[in-house]
Amino acid sequence: MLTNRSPADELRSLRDRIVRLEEDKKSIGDDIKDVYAEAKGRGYDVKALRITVKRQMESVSDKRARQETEAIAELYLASLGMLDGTPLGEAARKRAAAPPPSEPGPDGEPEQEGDGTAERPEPPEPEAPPATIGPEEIDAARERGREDARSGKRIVDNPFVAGDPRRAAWDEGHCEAMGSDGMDIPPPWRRLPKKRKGEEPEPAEGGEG
Amino acid sequence: MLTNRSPADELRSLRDRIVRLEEDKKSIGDDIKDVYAEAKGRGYDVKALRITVKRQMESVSDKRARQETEAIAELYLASLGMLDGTPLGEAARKRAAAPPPSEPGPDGEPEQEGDGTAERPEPPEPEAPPATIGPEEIDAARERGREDARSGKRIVDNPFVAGDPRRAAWDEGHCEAMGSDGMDIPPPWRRLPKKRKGEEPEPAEGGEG
Amino acid sequence: MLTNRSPADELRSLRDRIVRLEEDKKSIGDDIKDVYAEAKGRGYDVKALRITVKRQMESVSDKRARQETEAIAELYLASLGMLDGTPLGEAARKRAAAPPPSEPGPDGEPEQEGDGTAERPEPPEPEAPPATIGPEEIDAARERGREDARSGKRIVDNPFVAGDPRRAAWDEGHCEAMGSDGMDIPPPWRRLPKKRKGEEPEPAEGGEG
Amino acid sequence: MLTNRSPADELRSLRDRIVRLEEDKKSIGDDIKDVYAEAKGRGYDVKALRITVKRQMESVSDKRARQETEAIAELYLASLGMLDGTPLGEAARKRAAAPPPSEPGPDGEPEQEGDGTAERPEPPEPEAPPATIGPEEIDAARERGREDARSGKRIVDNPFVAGDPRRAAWDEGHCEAMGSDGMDIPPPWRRLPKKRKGEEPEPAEGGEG
DNA sequence: AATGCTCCAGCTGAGC
DNA sequence: GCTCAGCTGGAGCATT
Repeated sequence: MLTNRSPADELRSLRDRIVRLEEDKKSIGDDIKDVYAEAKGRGYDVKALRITVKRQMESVSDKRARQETEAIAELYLASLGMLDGTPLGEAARKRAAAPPPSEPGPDGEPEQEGDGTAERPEPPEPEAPPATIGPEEIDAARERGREDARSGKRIVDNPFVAGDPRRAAWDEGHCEAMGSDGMDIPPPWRRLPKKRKGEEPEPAEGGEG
Repeated sequence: MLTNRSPADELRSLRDRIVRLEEDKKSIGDDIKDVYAEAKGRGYDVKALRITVKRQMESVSDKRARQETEAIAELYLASLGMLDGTPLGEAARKRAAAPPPSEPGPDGEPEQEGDGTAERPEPPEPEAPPATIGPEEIDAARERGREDARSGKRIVDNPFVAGDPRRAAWDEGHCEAMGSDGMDIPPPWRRLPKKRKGEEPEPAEGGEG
Repeated sequence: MLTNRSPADELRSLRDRIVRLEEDKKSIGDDIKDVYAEAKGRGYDVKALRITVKRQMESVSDKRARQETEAIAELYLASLGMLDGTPLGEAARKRAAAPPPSEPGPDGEPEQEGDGTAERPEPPEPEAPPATIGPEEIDAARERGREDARSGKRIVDNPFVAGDPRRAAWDEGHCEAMGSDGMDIPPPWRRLPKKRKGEEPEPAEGGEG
Repeated sequence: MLTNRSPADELRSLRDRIVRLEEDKKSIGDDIKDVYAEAKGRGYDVKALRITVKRQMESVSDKRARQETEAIAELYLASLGMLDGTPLGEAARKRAAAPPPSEPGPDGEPEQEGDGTAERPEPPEPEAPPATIGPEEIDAARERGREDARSGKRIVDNPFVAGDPRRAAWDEGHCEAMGSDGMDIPPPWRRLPKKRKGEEPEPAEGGEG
């Protein structure tokens, strides 16, 4: 009889199957370690490489959840004045400009940044930078962000271009004002209810020509 | 005699001291959990709140290390075409434009983005967006990034403004070309040797007041 | 108005409360580390000390669950011939001798080892050890354990005294036979369904004074 | 040229190799999970099964280290009165009876319990249990352990047989006295300096067949 | 509400 | 001696 005929045999079989699998797993783990060591030896930053691996292995729902969390965290950091000179990313900026997307995109036409550009009746006319930018200009930009927020200007219309250190300060001011306007928490600060999970990892590699 | 007179007593004392401390620690852990639960109940995103807490508790060296890793990871992601529409942050852009900063700024004049702006003889004259931006325009922007990189244009001179979806694609093309130029790994892709550690956490809260 | 009047203020307050608590928690963690370091410096084994701390902090239900798991693990190890010369502990021996206790003791009269002693009509008359005990004697003891199990002898009646290396071998033989008797898993090999939890940690220190 | 000719290609290759390996590793992890689930479905205790797997995968040095830690922990627990009715195991008993073994056994004749039995001029003549064993008898046994320790009796000569609840109490008294004798920590309470490591996992399965 | 999984930090051991 | 990587244990999160 081929099946395990007694619990003692069965237990031994279970143990041995697991032990074998664990050995295989450990072997692969060692291989991974080797690849990282090789990368390190060639001058790559292992920590950054790990990030690319993790991103590559994300499912689409994982990616969406991560991006949403990052966007909210940026809004929180901005309102707390903790941006450290890094302006809001586009995802956070768009989230702040509108209520959180009700759904990932009803008809498969989600997140088209082109819309935002198209809607603007006229480009915000970026500011010409002054001769020098010091702490006073930074603070002025933050204050101006507060005022612009109160006057209804949207956060996507930050007047300072990428690369201008005042851009982050204006964002901070705007987000702070956004969180101070009313008694209730702004909708972009809330997480969307839930997402289904279990999707398979990224099928295709995005952007590879 | 007041001191522990025997190993048995001493052992009991050690055990009890640790048990007491562990109980205190657990109590505080429960308090923390309560605060997060309260935050969640009020509608905040707990994961994002955790990020603000972690940032606030970072020491300056922690922050520097994190920012460096993030910058390198963005360069890697860009060269792999994994930016997902998010352009390079300023830190990554500046890192890519120049060899990694030799030191945190020898004379207290670090990281002044104004320099970059001042050096530019003329602003890159941002592109006027076409009527619609579709996949073809994105691919064209990526290809243009490659060409611009080969023609010596620096990555800080991305011609597309923040908010334009072609901005990320141009970055990807530029970074891909940067990694394809020579046989050797580009200096911005390498981690700086080391940093001293053990500094105290952020003393003052940035940007408040 | 004393309450947080805006989400921005509230968010800052939440962050700061958590940061403060985290700092306290870290401080206590450092104290604990110091005590362990002190213990190590005085010659104690830190790992063993950790075990005493963990035991001391167990709730009664934790302890019961741990002891049950350990007992079952010993039975598994015995049936697999992995005892390494360590005989079954009393808990495992009693578990193997009877179906798992239906309940922790309905009328507060649990786990009385005296019963076992009282039931035995006559003590098992410990074996006089031979002049030398070698591998043959060990194997003989294991085989005898198998036979004794098949002839209905209970595992609490191991004929070899504590300290005799054949004691573990007899246990192994007995457990192996117990697991080979029928097609079904022996009741002592199963975990009890469930236990209520949430009880407070050990109130009094057992056996002191 | 077949080798990676540019850092960008090389980086992509490294990432993909790791991703592939991680997928394999995850797949095996899922298989392991399945086996445990199967075991659980058949009535086995998963936690106990995990212990058998871990034991099976231990190298000999791992096993030695674990046994030493367990022995020391038992001595600590005994001296603190935390044995909970479980007498010392043989390893702890032998460790307490003699200074820690200077080496794993110089001539390949280590740890032979038979020696201990052979050395004893006369067996300790196990105690005949009284009619009933209650808390008073337990306390008396503990006190007797203290006295026996002070009168030079060794811990391997516990007068109570396995299965007698007074056996653990006597051990506790003896260990407590051992830790109270002098100002210095008893040698069995100390961990041995170090062991060489890197040995391969258990080559053969002990006791099978 | 309880359980199982995943992630993360803290600790341990090696290596320059 | 200090740094660093591996790892174990615990905590958080999602799920049923």
